[in-house]
Amino acid sequence: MIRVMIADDHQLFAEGLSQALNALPDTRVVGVVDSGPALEQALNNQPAEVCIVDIEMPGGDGIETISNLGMRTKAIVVSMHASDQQTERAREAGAKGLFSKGVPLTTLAAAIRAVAGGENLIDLSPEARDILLEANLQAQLDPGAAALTPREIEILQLLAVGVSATDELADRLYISQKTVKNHLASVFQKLAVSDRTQAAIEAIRLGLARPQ
Amino acid sequence: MIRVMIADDHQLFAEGLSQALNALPDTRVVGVVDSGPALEQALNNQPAEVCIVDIEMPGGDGIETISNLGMRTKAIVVSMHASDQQTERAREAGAKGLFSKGVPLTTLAAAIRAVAGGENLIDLSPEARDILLEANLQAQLDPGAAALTPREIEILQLLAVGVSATDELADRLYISQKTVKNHLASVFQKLAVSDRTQAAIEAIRLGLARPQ
DNA sequence: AGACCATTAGGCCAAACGACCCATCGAAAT
DNA sequence: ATTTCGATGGGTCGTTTGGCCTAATGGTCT
Repeated sequence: MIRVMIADDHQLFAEGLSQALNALPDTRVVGVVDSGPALEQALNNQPAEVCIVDIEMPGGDGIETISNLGMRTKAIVVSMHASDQQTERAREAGAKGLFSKGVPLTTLAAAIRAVAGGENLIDLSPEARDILLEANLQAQLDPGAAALTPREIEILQLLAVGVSATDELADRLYISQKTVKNHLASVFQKLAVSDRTQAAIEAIRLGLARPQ
Repeated sequence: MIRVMIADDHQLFAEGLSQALNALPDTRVVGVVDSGPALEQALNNQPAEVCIVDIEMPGGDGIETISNLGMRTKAIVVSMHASDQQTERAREAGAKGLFSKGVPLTTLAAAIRAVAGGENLIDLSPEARDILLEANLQAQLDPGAAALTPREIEILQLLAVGVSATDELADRLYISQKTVKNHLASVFQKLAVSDRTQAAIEAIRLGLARPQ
């Protein structure tokens, strides 16, 4: 789970991005602030691996804030209109990446994973950067979730959309109720939960529920 | 449920806003496009009560698109830096509201509700507008959810974060297990579900789970 | 004052659930 | 070839759950 802090004075953008990142299974937004100083303060109270910083913010832009972050938190700069000058300034301040707000969410998410993994995107050629991002498109699921078998994932997907009764699950999967209970038992163990309600919640959190 | 279409060439913003609005219980984003013409086309295939249009988009700005919408769909304009000139142009084109991207999500959500309800925010004085928005801050919950009592909502909130066992719920709420089961029974009836797993899923969908 | 409702709590009971055993089959890995 | 593992199924047992009914209390609204 990558902890992310967002600094952007456009609340609509910040809150929306926060929601979107929280919907991913491997990122969690731990704070949203609207200025550079507020970001520094927030990071003192609540550590985060990566912060997303708008380059254009009132009261001193984000660049000097990034310079002050040091090693604690990697910074990815987002900008309304990315330019070469901005990239240069961001690089000097120590930012690990710079993206226009016009990129898809998947790209930013990939960048967050890459940067959290120690990569520095800002020094790469566009081609090398794109290859690296491509490799990080897939969310890194929790260890527990990764160990789930295909059949167990099927059961979780049904659970997460409200198919909770044993007999219904058995009907949907064309297996006996006993087999459903066996699968559920091993799901409970792998996810460290104790009943199907908690399993359903975990499934939703892991992004296993396909949106209706 | 208010169907919303988003037109904005900044994908990060559009996707984030989409997620955020979908997380609200009474709005549903039915389409995201990145240009004015694409918006007109999308609305032909998929009706929506309200559309959110960025005023600054490449390939002809959003203003003329709004003029073409007619009565079908109410438009709310969002802008990076709201100005009086932009407001005037948006009004002439028939937009029902204009907001800076710096406003909180709750404000935009309130505006969507007001506009969907037939209000025209753009002709109002700032004071009158704020009063109207204030009145629309609360999401209009589903009929079933609206009838939930405070105690029932408390139970649902706990359910949605994984407190699913009767004895745990009783401990957390300082009531007997019997009372917990009574509350659950009436929750099941009001939400038209049959067990706590489905109730938890519904609670999450209704936005009753406070994010941790 | 009376009506209504949220909150609390109890009893009863059938059904469902979860925990703990075990067994078979086939595919994949070694 | 042997092992491993996923998927399938079975049995048993104690616990939990959900349905249904009743009832006391305290607040609010009319």
